[in-house]
Parts: sequence; C-alpha cells; structure tokens
Amino acid sequence: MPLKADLDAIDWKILRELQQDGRMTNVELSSRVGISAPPCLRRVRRLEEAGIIRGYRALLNAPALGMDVVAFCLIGLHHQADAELKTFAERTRGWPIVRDAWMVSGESDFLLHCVASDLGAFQTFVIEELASAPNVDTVRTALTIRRVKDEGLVAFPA
Amino acid sequence: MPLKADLDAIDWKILRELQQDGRMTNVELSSRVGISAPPCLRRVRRLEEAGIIRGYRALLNAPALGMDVVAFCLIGLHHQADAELKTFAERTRGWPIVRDAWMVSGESDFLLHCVASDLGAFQTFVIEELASAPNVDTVRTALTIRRVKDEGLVAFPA
DNA sequence: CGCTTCGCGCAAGAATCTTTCGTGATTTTG
DNA sequence: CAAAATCACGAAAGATTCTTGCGCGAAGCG
Repeated sequence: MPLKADLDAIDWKILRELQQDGRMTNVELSSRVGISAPPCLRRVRRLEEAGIIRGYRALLNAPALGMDVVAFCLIGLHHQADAELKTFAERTRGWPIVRDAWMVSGESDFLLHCVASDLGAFQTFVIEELASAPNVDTVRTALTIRRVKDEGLVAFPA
Repeated sequence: MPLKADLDAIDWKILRELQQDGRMTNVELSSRVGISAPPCLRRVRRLEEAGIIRGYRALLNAPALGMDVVAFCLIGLHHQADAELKTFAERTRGWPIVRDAWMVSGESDFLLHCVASDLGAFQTFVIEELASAPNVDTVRTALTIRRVKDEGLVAFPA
C-alpha cells in the first residue's frame, strides 16, 4: 500500500491529469506523463488500490438540472458528546439535499453543503428538518450567489 | 442544447451512474440504463455538449497525500461593490490552498474551501495572505475534524 | 562481482469505442 | 386520416484502446 513517500514525479503528474480530466484515456494519459501505456495503467491501478484515488465522478451542472439553490449551513448542537455528534452525522446522510457534510471545530459543530431546487424547498428543509432535528441549537445559513472558484484540485508540490 | 425538460428517465439514470462512477465504460453504462451502447454514448455526448455534464474528476485522498488540514473560511469585506467583489474573487483563484470558493449572502461575503498540508501552512495562509489582503474585514475559520458525508451527488427526482 | 528486484516498453489478443446504416415508432403536416 | 418527416434505437464493422505476458536494462544488496 504505497503512501505519499512512495510517489514519484510521474505519479504526481498522473494525479494532476486525472483530477482535471478523470475520463482521459490511458494512452492519452501515458503520453502526457511521458511513459508508455502499460506502466501508466499499472500506476493508476496502484493508486486506486492504495486508496489515493478514491473514485471518479462526473460533475453536473446543477442549475441546468433545475437545482437553483446552493447554500451552506453552519449547525451548532446543544450537546457535543461523541454519541450526539454521531447521531447528527448519521442524520445528515439521510437528507438528500445535503451534498456533503463536515464536522468542524470553532463556533459551529457541523457544516453542510446543500443543493435544492428552489428557495422554497431549501427553506422547508431548514425549518422543518434541520432546525427541528433533535439537539440542534443554532442554524446559520449562507446562500451562495455564485461559484467563484471551482478547481476542486488539491494543491501539488512543484 | 437540451435543458432539464428534454431529459427523460434514461438520461437521469445516466447522470446518476456517472456521478457514482465517472469512469464506467460505455457498455457497462448502457447495460445499466437499459439501452445499447451506441445510443447511450450519443446521450452522454449530448449531455456533455449541453454542459449538463461539466467534466470528470478523479477524487483524491487528501490525507494520504500529506494534505492533513481541510478548513472553511468565511470572509467579510469592507466594501461590497461589484468591483471589490470581483477583485477578491479573482484573488482566490491565485491561492492554491483554496480548492473552491463561493460568493455568499448573509453575514459573510465569501466562503472558501481550503486544503493545506498542515496547520502551520494553513495559519500562514490565513494570516499572511487572507487577512492581509486588501479590503478584507473579517475572517472566520472552521477547521474540519472529519468528513461526515461525501456523496457530492445532486439529489434526483424519483 | 553476481544475484535479486523492480519498472519500463514491445507485442498480441481481448475488450471497448465509434461510426454507419437500416428499421420502427412517433409526430407533423397536408 | 394518410403521407411524410423526424427521431432514436440497435446491429454490424472498423478503429482505437485496454490489458496481459514477456524480455530487457538499471539500480540495490550480499
């Protein structure tokens, strides 16, 4: 199971390319990173099996699909014992509006990235689901106006 | 240029499958959605050209790559005129630590999703870059403890 | 020095992609 | 209502890509 230390410059190039275009063919990828196709594919497989590449996703255009509202919610709980945190974390997984969620430290306990079809759907979710969930103390929401940066890329050495 | 209204049940299935596995072969995809390969590929191409599929990304395991700190920053500016907002938005694109950024409404003006190698690197960024950038008024940070939900999927009808 | 280990790259077979084309169903039009 | 046009599906075939199995040369080690 290779870790960061086992990666050489070619592996980093592979990761960078696949982050930008996850559907690139292996021959295209191999020529970009400067080796032939077979060893390139072996490297990709190894990165996948090591869990360094967690998967591949198509990125969708939410507004074009009728999902016009993107918002973030900062949640504070009344009690932050381990059991309560796990309970709320589990609850977020049952809410389809929540795309991804983080447990955070600071003024709030959770940060939720939400996508909804319209403001009404989002407000219904906030009021009837989120704010009325057990143990929820505070809910602060930030509606997004527009996406300003969308790389989703992790910064790389060199 | 097809929009939401032009999508049928098969298109939605395609989007759902490609969201879960963006590298699925077209034959596999076609069998999953119940049509043969050629029309399936045509549908995918059309979704790409329409901008409904914005691209494909490999998801990387940041901690395994030595990026141990994921944090969110809420930024408030002194002045929120259009020019100032654009200037700050442009600045976020030059910071490699910032994975993606949103302009938001509410108490803050921007929300930044950041990934750094360690706390020191993140704090250096916050103090020397973010807080000292022109027009920045307030910076609130929330360090993530762990990822609680990671679908990244948009919710679908049915 | 010789052995082992490792990864690259060639080559070949298998799988996939992609185009072309004919067919049937639905819609539009006269 | 019928004829024409439009549309998308699916079969078939050629081009591309994937994937595996070796041989080779370069390091690392006893």
